[in-house]
Amino acid sequence: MRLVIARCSVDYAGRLSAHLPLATRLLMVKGDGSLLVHSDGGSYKPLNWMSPPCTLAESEPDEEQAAGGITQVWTVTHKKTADRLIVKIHEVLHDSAHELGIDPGLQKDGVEAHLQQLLAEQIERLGDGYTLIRREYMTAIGPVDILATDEAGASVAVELKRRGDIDGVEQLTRYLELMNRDPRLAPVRGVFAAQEIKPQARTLAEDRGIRCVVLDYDEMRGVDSGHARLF
Amino acid sequence: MRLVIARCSVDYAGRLSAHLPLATRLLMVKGDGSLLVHSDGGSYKPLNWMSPPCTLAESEPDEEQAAGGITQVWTVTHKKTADRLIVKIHEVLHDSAHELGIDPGLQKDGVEAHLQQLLAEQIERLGDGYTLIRREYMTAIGPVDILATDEAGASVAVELKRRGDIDGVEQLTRYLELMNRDPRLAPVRGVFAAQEIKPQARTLAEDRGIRCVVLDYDEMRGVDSGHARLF
DNA sequence: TCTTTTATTTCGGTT
DNA sequence: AACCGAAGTAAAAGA
Repeated sequence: MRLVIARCSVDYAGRLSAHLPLATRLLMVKGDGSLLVHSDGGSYKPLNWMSPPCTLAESEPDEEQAAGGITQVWTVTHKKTADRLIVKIHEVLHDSAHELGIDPGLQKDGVEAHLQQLLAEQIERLGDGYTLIRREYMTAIGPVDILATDEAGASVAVELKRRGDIDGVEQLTRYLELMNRDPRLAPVRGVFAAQEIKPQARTLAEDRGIRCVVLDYDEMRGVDSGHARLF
Repeated sequence: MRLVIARCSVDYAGRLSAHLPLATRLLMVKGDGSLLVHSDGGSYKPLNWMSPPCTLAESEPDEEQAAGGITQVWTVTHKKTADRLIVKIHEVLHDSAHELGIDPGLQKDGVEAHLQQLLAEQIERLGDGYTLIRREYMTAIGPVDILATDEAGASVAVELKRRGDIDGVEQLTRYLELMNRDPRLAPVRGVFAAQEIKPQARTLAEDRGIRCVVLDYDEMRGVDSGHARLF
C-alpha cells in the first residue's frame, strides 16, 4: 500500500462525471492497483475512487498542465469498463509505501467465534446435564471447537459452524476418529451445531451417528448476559 | 489526518459481529476523530470504521494484554450510540500526521446537470413552440433551472430534479411567487420536470397549477450526440 | 449452481 | 437541503 498526501485535483469519467477541485488529500494506492481519494473528514466513503481491477499510470504533465502548476498526472483506468480517474498532482507532501500482506479479515469468523463463546456459556442448549470441558480443545489435527460431557459424563465433541455444510461434518468425523483412539477420552460422540444445517450435511451426519443441533443466534445473544449489553 | 500502519486486531465491544484478527493494516484517523481501518485490497469500504461524532482514546494495555504482545489499545467511542471500536495494537510500523484543511467537496456533473443540459437542447419536450430563454436564470432567492417561453410567448419556469419530491415543488413555488411579482416577467407558469415524480409531489404541484413532466433520461441521451460517449 | 460482494445505487433518516 | 449509511436491493462476480 502506498500513501501519498498531495495537493491535487481529481476528475472521474464513468457512470457519471465528477470533479474534485484542487485541495490537499490522501491518495491511497492499494496493492491491487485500486485508488482511494480521501479527505480529512466526512464519511468512511472516499471522495472518489477506482475499484479493482484497474491500473495506475503515472505520467509527466504536458506543457499547459505544467504551466498550471501540475507536477505529475496519474491516470487510473478500469480494466473492464471504460471508467477513468485522473489525478492532477500539484505538490506531494508525503509519500510512503508499506507491505501489509493479505488480510484474514472475516466477519464470518466473528460470528462463528461469538457463537462458540455463546454456546460455551449456554452449553445446556445441547441437552440437560451437559458440562463444558474446554473451548478449542487441541488435537493433533487441529482444535475441536468445544469439548463437553453429557449427563452421563461421556465426552462430546462439538463442531460449530455458521452454515453447516458437508465439509464441517467431514471435519468433525476426522476429530472423532482421532479422539476415539485415545483411551482417556473414548468413547467420544459428536454434535454438529450450526445456525443452519444443509440437508445433505444433516443426512451424512446422522448416518454417522452425529447429532445435529440448529442454533438460534439471535436468541442466544438475547439470553447472553455475561457482560453488559450496549444495546 | 493521522496515518498509522500497524499490526493490530479490531473488535466491536458488545457485539463481536465484526472481529478482525491480528494483521497489518492502515489506521486512518480523520480530523473529526473518526477512524477507518483499511486493508491492502478489497473495496473502497474499510474493513471496519467508526463514524463521527466519536472520540479516540489511547491507553496502555493491561498486564494480560501486554503479555499477549499488545503495546497499546485504542478505544474509539461513538458520542451518541455508545458504539465502541477497540483496536489492539501489537506493533506500529508507521505513524505520521498531516494537515489537510477542509475539502471543497465533490462536484457531481451527474444526472441532474446532464438532464438540464439535455432539456435545454430539447426544450420542445415540454411542448411545441417552446423556446429556451436561459439556463440557471438567477433570481433573488437562487437560480431557476430553466426559463423558457411557451407557444404563446408566456414565461415558463422549469424546476428540474432527478427524483421529483415535495421539496422540489415547494422550491418551484417560491420561485414562481417571486417571479410573478416582477411585471416584466409575469405571468410565469411552472413546470416540474423529473425522471420520476412521487405521487405526493404530483398532487401538490397540480393543485398549485404546476404542470408535471416526466423525462426519459435514456431517451434524451440517445438523441443527444453533442459529444463522444463512453459507452 | 450457489454464495459473496459491490454499487460511483437508491432510499430513508438525521442534522 | 445536504449528508450519511443501510440495504425484505439487485446484479454481477467468484467459487
